[in-house]
Order: sequence, then structure tokens, then C-alpha cells
Amino acid sequence: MALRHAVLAALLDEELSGYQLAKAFGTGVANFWHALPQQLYTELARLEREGFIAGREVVQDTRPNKRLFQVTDAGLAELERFTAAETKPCVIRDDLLVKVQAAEHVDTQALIAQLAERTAFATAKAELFEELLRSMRGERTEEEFLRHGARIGPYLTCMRGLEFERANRAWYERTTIILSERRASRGEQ
Amino acid sequence: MALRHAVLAALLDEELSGYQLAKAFGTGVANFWHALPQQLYTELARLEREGFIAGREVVQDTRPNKRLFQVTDAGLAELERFTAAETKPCVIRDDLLVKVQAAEHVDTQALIAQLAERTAFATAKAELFEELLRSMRGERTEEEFLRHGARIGPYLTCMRGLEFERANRAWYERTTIILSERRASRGEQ
DNA sequence: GCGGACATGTAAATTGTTACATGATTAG
DNA sequence: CTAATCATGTAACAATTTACATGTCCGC
Repeated sequence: MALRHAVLAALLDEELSGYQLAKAFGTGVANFWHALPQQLYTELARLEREGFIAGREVVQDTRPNKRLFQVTDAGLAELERFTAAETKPCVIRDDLLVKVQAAEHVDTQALIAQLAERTAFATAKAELFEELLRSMRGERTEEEFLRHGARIGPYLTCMRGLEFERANRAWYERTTIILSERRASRGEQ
Repeated sequence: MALRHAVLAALLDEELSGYQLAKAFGTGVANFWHALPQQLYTELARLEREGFIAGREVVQDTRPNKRLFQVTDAGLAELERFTAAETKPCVIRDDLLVKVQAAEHVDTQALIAQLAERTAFATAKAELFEELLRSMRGERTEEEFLRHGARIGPYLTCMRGLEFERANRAWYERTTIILSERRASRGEQ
């Protein structure tokens, strides 16, 4: 039941629509959780029904109308309760790691192509996060911002996301080289 | 549908029982995927029914009997097909990150305690992985092992797992310090 | 004798993904 | 005129987690 708390956490700093949330939870600005639009619209409806968020209709001329949501006092209390409760450790589940695990027993050509794709993806995401961090801290140094800056939560989770993507990229690149070389030396035999 | 492929990948190098798989997928030796015993027993039954793995009963004196499973030719072919197919990018979903995201709006005392727990957990896991990597490469240097060693797949995924836990630990420690200092300076006001 | 490790499952509930549905506006 | 972005949902299906169930052996 953490999706609802992720939504609450995302709505703390600003009112957002379902569509805006979907973008954040999909493309990865929200490093702390991932969800598809369908799940978010459903969860927003549930949260509103239960009084944890309140929505207001915003009429737009040029685009379809939208509903912006903000966290209620009950919602904040629920988030407080969640934060104090036990945390279950996070787990890795990655298709690509499964494939690399089997690398010695299968053809690695397609695998190497997929590693290249992921390298590009991780690089782009890392750049996005770097930019995001820069804009969050503004003129201040990181040190200074971490001490006294506002919105420290999003900054910290973004830092973790950046490190994650950097490590991904490094591993993808190294793995690509290793599998390619082994492939080549097998071919030469 | 990657659980089944994760199971196949885990069974490539050695025959394992459901119980042994459960330990590996639970405590994290299998960095590439996570699953609970219940899911594994169910999946093993399905895989056997579909002919992707074959089980054999091993009678034991001192312990309950067990069934060891190995991958069949059909299973290897299925894994080959999976490896060539499209990969969906991995996503982060972590309770603790959600909590840190909300750090500014909730009481951080419990959060800091949870970060300490996670630090200990990540440290232990990193040490486990280091030991595992050492035992896999034996006398060889890492460089040498990566070039020519057998069972390169498990080694590579373990490397990723180690880096992940090291990064976790570093971020947990840094976040603990930052939140603690901010908490202290709020208290002094 | 009690808790933990060994060993294997089923059933119910929750969560997450995929497919289906609709409709306006803007940029190329 | 076609694709992309904005905007919101429902329904069906698949995956994961939690709860229930059972029984032996070993060390303290």
C-alpha cells in the first residue's frame, strides 16, 4: 500500500493533476516510485473518496479541463503514520539482469544490443536528474542547500536516483565490453 | 512473466530445490530477481508441467525429502527466446524513498531510525557479495576472471548487486546525517 | 520441550499491467 | 492530415504478497 503514500508525497509541494502525476511517475522524475497512469487515476479517486486528498476542477480554454489535487490534513496524518511504520526493504527486479545471469548459456548478440539501449537511457536519465538538482539548489552550493534549503526531500531522492543511473550506466558499459570481448574471442577459436 | 526466466537462469548452473531457490531469491544472493517461497513453489510446478524444467526426488535420511530441478532443452530454448525479446526498463519502488521524499512534512525521528537499520542491512549484504565474488573468482584477478572465467553471468549480476548496496549505504549514511543535523538545528531554534 | 532450519504446498487478497474507450488541440 | 500532447477513465488479466497448513530433525 505504498502507491497511495507515494502519491501523497508527490502532492505535498504542489497541486498536480492525474496527468501531471502520471508523467512524473512514468518518466522517472519521481525516483521514489513508479506507476502507470491507469493506476494513478484509480488511486486518486480512492484517495479523494477517503478524504486524504481534495480535488478542484480547473477550467481551461485551449485544453481539456483538469482536476488538481492537494493533500488534506487527514492525508498528511496518514503519511505521518506510514512514515513511522515498519519499512520493507526494497528489492531488485530487472529483466536485463536475469538475461545477463544467463549470459553464458544463451546467444549474447541481442543482449549486447539491449545493454547499449539501456546505456543511452541511463545517460539521458542521469542528465535529467543533474539538471533537476541544479535547478532545485539554484545559486547555493549543494552543501549549503542540504543544510538549510527548502524541499530537501525531493532533492535527496533525486540524488539517489542520479547515483542509481550513474551506477547503471557504468555497469552496462563494463558488461557490454566484457560480453563483447568474450564473444569475439569465442568467434576466433 | 520474468519470474519463470529468473528461475530458469538460477537453475542453469546447478540443480536446486524449491527451498534452496527460495533462500537464494529471498536473502538476495539472486540479485537479479526477488521472490517469496510461495511464488517459487507455484512457478516450479508450472514450469515442470510445461516441460521447461525436470525434477527428481532426492531421498534424505536425516531431513525431509526434496525435489531437485534442472533446466530442460525446452527450458533453455525458452530462456533464449526471452533474452532476445524486448526488455522493459527496471523501475525503483522503495518505501523508504517515499518517506524521505516527504521528510520535510513529517517527523523524521522514526525515519532516521529506519535509515540506520537499512545502513546495517546494506553493509551486511555488501560484505556477503564481496565474499561471493571472491569465492567465484578464486585465485584469479577480477580482470582475468572477467575475460576467461566460467560462470560469468552470476559474477556480473553479483557485481551489480554489490555496487547497488554500496551506493545504498552511502546514501543512507549521508541522508541520516543531513536529516539529523536539520532536526537538531530545528530543535535549537 | 522449544525455537529454528529443513521441506512443500494451497487459498485469498492486494497490487500492478495491458487492453479498451473517448475526445480536443497543436505542431509539423 | 497525421502524430503528439493534453486529459480522464473502466475492465480484464497477470503478478505479488499475506495468511493458512503440515510435519521432521537438530541444537540448546
